[in-house]
Amino acid sequence: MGENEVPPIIVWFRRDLRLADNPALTAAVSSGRPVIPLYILDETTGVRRIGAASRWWLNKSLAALAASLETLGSRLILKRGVAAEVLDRVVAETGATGVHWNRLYDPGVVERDLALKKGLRAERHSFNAALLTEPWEMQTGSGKDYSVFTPYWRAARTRLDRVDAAPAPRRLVAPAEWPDSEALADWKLHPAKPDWSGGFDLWTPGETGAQARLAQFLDKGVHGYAERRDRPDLDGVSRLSPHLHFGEIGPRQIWIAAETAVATGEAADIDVDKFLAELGWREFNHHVLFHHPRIATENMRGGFEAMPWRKDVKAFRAWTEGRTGYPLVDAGMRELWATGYMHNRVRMVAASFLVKHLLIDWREGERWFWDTLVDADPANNAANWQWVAGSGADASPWFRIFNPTGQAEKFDPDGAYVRRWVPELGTSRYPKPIVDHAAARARALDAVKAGRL
DNA sequence: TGAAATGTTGGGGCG
DNA sequence: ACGCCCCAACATTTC
Repeated sequence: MGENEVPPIIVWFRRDLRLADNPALTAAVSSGRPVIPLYILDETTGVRRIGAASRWWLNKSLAALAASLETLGSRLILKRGVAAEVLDRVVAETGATGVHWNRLYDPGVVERDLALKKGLRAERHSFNAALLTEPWEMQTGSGKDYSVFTPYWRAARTRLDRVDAAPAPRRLVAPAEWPDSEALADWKLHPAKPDWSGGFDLWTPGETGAQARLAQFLDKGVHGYAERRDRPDLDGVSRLSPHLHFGEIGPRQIWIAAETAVATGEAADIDVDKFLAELGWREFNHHVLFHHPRIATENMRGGFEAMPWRKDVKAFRAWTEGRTGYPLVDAGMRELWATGYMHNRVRMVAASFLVKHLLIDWREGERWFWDTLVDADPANNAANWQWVAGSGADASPWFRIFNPTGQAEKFDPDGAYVRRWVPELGTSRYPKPIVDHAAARARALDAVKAGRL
């Protein structure tokens, strides 16, 4: 770096792979200084290794972000390694005097960022891009963190009468010299031998894809959402979850767009309220995980330690492969395998089946979802599994056991969803149920008595 | 963001 | 006309 050159600011992208509503980027750009966009693939101890489906997504999303940055006269620098060390090296190499990033809230990442903040030899600024309300901003009347969704969301909503989101910058000032970047292809995030991602082509990772998905949803999909959201046979949900996880779109942008749709009469109150409540569950999950980081791997309700979970490799395998003999469960698990996604209603049924019908520890299911979901998220995945298992704070009670057949009749009344994913249904090739529903239900209820929960 | 078991009610068939 | 029974349909309780 020459003597008269302005020192750049590093914008460290993490799960905020967007240019609009990105406070870390906006602040760096508005300083007028050169900006070095940086992404670090950090899979060191303490940070959970990204699952296979998410790697597929990340690969595309990084490519999209890099392309967008190039249209603004910039680049995306890619580095692998321990985040603190990589940042130190890039700071030293570029003479950067500042590092900006947007905060994350899951255990492992929180500790890493905290430690890294102390060591870094540049000014650092962190921002909120991921949440409407940060976990520490919300507390109950008695000054504690929330453990029940309804009062949490009621309180959170009242704080949100004014939500802002900055537009994408028009241009980024390039540094005098760019640091070296690794090649994205060398990270081998895309699956090979075999490439199982053929069914993933319904997705368009990246900020543009996320915006298109939101616009399409608010234009058509949200109409009737309150009813249609439970129907896996209809195109009734937003499918924004992977975009949200990677931060290709932020909750503030969704909030503003949804409220605007109501204000202009393009969407009904009841539908948008339901939709935003789903955003509320995401907020709530982050809130709970931040305040109780151990629930990523431990039962939130201690009594569940006594649960007599079964080790049943064959049954678990049948579940993962969609061979349980229960069409709705199998359809869901096959949809997941093929597309990296499963409809929310079906997730509840499939998860409930693993935990209650098969009596297999929710953590085994959580790990499978972590690997196979494109929207796998530390907060949502852990909290939702605990919700289904009944071990969470504001969870579904254990005795609430879905009847997979009844759920199919109710939410896939014509069988269209099930037939799409289980084409051999009705033939001799479709397996017999691996457990009898009534017997499995009785066993699950007994198990709780045994565990005295 | 259940399902099954159990309880209650009320209309209609029938002696 | 009346009581009795049956049994949906709905409501409540229990897991």
